Amino acid sequence: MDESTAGGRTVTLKDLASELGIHPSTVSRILHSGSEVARGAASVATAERVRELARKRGYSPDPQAAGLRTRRTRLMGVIVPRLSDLVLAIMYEGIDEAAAELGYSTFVMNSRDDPEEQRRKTDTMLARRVDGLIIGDAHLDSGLLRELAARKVPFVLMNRRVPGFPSATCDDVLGGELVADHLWRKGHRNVAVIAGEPYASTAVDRTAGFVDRWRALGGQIPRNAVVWSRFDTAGGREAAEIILAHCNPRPTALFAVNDFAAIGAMGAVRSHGLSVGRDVAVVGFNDTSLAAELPIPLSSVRSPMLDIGRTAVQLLKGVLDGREVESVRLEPVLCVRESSAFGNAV
Amino acid sequence: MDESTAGGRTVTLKDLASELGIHPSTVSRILHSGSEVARGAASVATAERVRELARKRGYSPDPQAAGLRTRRTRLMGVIVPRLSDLVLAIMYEGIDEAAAELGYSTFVMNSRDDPEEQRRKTDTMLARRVDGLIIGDAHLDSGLLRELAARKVPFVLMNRRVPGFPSATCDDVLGGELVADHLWRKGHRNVAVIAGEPYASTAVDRTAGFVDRWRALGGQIPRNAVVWSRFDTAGGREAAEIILAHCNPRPTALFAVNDFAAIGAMGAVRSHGLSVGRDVAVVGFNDTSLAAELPIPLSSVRSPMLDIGRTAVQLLKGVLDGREVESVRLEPVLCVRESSAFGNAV
DNA sequence: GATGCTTACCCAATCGATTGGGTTGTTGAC
DNA sequence: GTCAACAACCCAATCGATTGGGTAAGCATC
Repeated sequence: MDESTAGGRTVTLKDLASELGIHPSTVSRILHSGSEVARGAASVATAERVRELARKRGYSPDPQAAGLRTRRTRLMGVIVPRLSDLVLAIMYEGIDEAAAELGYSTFVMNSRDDPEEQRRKTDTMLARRVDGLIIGDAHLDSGLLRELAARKVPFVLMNRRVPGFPSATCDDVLGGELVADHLWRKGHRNVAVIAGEPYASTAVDRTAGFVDRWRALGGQIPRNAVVWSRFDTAGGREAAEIILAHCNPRPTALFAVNDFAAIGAMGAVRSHGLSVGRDVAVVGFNDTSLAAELPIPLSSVRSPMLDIGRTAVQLLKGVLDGREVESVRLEPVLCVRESSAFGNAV
Repeated sequence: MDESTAGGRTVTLKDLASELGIHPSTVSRILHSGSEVARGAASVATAERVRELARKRGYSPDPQAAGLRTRRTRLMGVIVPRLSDLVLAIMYEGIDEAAAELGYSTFVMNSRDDPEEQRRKTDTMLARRVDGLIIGDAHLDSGLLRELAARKVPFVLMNRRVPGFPSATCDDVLGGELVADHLWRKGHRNVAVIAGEPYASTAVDRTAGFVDRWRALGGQIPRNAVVWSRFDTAGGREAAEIILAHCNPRPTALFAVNDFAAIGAMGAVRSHGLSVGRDVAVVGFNDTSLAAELPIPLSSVRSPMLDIGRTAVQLLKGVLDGREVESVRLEPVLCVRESSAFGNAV
């Protein structure tokens, strides 16, 4: 078995054809078309012989050649801020799986949320002739997306949404609301938000969901209790430092729109001599695998990251097939753990 | 600018050629070869006109077509256990950067450390006609590597090494030794190791480095104080539970060969009513961005993850260029933090 | 026995870039 | 004045798969 690469040379359609004494085009039709075209192109017996030989020789079509002719690469380009962000890495796993199921392969690139890099990476992807793009680093004020749309580049957004373009996201507004409900019910009245980057819909929506619901419940959130920050641990720590230093009265609960920022916030809380959970509740977002395993388990809004990735692929497939697609917003669930389990007397 | 995709059709060599009234092959030579071939192929004036027009039309060569002819795709395939492992994600960032600098693009796939998946993903990559592979999920007992070598597939290993194949890794033995020295000097005499997966050289080397040095220092490590585990947080917690439950006397220090396992271990320590740092020192490996930011900052061996990725690309480039390459082992540094900062009376 | 319809194929162009081998026309040396 | 050398190009095959248009044989129908 697997004589394909053993000898060295890869097997081509022509090899198979000449070995069977038939024309390459016939072989192509047999191997190519599900059965609609195959029927009519060759006899059942021939088809069987071809398939048999293809298997034996380990034939695998050259995607370069096929793509050259068909103008399709069966490649999806994926752009994310950074793959070392666990959230995006998991979404990418979903993409990878779903794409493979559809017979697509994927390219990923990191844009580091830098508009210039976004452009450059997009261009590289298009130069590679990807069939479409999954954009996981969309900025709310992005001009790039409009350009891509104008150039009729097929793409969908993932994780972050931008009005007017199809996207696969978590229902971030709802996620924020869940946290507001939870903290309110626990008796907290002074809260603060570590809000993330203002150009990301995830940050904006989660914050808005939280703040709007909080006010609807009758709570108040002073302006300086919402601090925009980076999404990483250091960013969360810095934001928490600011909050703990300047908010008066000191909040009894912090909502960070991202688990990593929440972990940073926990560090800040601790270095102020306060206890996470007891003195200050902390809630994160995404429920990454770390949250439950931290020394002090972190309450977090679980977002279906894997499904978001998978859904993005389905959406893009829809676009590629020329269908009209609708944005999908997947539902999050709040997981309460020790970091916000205790009540707070009003 | 950028009229390339505006109209819709992509520009080809032939377009440029006919617009200038010269032959496509001339255009190709001008645009293609650095200047050695270009000189002799066309006059300086023509070359300039061609380059000018190419820029104006936004010409970008079709990699499908070029690859079909040259049999090279300028694609590197990367296989990792999982990209949601922060360590691999960062190495991949290094790969991505270095590959881009060399004009290569990269495919990544997750094998989940499953031998069958490793095979499948490798095949998919080769079917895509990648020029070479960077393998980040090598198992010490892997037959796949020998097969690939026999089939003359160009590849290098990353992160994990296997004797006989070129690899870019951290000097994991040294890393383990650094930890042994550190804990010994702090006065610990009862220690345990959360050792990771026995099929990964990272786990084996770090553990061996630690244990051998420990014994060389005069210390003892009972057999049941080395617990093999998964690399993730839950795996680390489980291993620590076993150690805390069964080791007698209870160790005063834990060395986990991976930060995530260390975080899990910290959780286990805490749920046994013990204090990390005071009662039980914990040291991790890789110094991921989280380590320093944890509520109790984690001591960790910093491995040059980004450089490991970059080095892997350089090695693979060497192999692709037909050079003989030597494995590279990059030096780690120990970062001591609160989780192991306190001494322990003997 | 001419026509029409299948069945089971074959032919050749095509996708876009690359490359080994020409073919001109000009210049310089002797 | 001739020949060689060179500059500046052009030609055409090639990579491997795809696909619109054949065509020949066989059979049935009228």
